Amino acid sequence: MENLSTLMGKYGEEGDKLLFKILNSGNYLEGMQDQQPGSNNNGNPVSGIASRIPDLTSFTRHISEKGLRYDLTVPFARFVVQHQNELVFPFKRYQIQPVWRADRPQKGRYREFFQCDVDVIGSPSLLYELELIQIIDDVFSRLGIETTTVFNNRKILAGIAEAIGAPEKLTDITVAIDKLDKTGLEKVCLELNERGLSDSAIAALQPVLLMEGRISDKITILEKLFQNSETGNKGIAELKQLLGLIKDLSLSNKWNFDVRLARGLNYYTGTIIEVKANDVSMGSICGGGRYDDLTGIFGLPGVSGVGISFGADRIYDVMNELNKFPDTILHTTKVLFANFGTEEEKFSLKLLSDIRKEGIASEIYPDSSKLKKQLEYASRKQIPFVVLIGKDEMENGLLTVKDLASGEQSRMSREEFISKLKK
RNA sequence: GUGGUCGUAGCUCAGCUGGUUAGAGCGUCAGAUUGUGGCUCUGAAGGCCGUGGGUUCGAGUCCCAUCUUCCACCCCA
Repeated sequence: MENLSTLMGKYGEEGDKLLFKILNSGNYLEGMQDQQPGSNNNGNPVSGIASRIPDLTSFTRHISEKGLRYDLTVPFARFVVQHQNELVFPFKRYQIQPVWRADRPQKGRYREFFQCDVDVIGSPSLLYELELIQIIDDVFSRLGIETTTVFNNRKILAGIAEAIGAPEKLTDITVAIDKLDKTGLEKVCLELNERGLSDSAIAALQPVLLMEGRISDKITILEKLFQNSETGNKGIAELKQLLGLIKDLSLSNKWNFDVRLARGLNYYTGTIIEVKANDVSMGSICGGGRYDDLTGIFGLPGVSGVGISFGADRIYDVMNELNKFPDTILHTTKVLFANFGTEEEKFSLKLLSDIRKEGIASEIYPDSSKLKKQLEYASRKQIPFVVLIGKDEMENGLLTVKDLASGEQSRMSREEFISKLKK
């Protein structure tokens, strides 16, 4: 949970709408009855409780001051500022926690989901971008998911807007060109027009929209475009440096540079990264980028950070779809002690505790149900051994051990059984 | 936020242009087998047909509202 003031305005226009707001505690409507009936933002009269409030925006602010975290990066920046005197910079941290978005759930989209964040704050060095890229590659290699990582740089996007004479239209341009592979060139140009971009600016944008092929070719086109754009050239320089570093890594997953990658979170200022799983229709399963001045908003200017976030739930969905979870994940218990009654239970519990001390996962059936039922339980849970201890076994001290895979049953001493399990 | 969609047994679903007692498979429970799982057979339990209203002699079925599910867009993990 965070103060809404911490969260608002950090995620773009859409982001604010997607924040879950929490109602204040206590009698937050106190004093409201004296308010005059009013109107909403459009000047239309409003009724009900809202009519007692001068305007709805201030009403919302009045009843809700806290919200659920939308991501882990912004609260992290807040944390870094609050603890700036105790931290050693560059400060690294990872964090795995749920975040919430007030969105309509659908495939691969949840109202509550876990993010796994890795961030380094306090250095502008591109070496950290490189390390994060290595982490991404390592994580997905180990999980057995084939991915494609796409990079871009916000400075390049800003440079494009600058170069075509519409620097204030940066967001509109990025949102539109992001749709290029979905809707096609014509519709994108139409949308740009609707968003108030001049015909000449759209014409100047054409080479970027039509960009294809090798990275070096793309860079050449951009360099030509950026002749008078300082920001754009800085972006190109960063990109080149990063690409130079990546080339020596020999990553096992695919990667590419794509000017169409936009990313809506508006705190990004440099490198932006997005990872998608190949052969699965799912949104991005990991994303991130560099934010030069996120801490500045909270009172610590001039500190650059870079971070990525893995979407745990989507990664789970992808692994499920691709059958990447090993079957052995279901094999938990090695030994089940059948339960024949109170006396036998006591006897078994001692043994159970001894076997657990040997590091062998084991359990006892919770009540003295029919043996048929207990064996069925073991069978369905794929427990390999069931130990049967009844009157006979208690008297002669030997255990009856049933091997569920073969169905064979034999008597052995406690020590024999343990060494059998440890093989 | 916009558009669409779904809701019937624990689960997956069938139920025709409204018509008597709402079905199947799986699962659960009991038995065949009183200390022996998987396979088989026999039987049983289990339903305010999402909720509220309406039309009708009669509603799981038609109409309205509402909630929920899932999907697409927007956007994103």
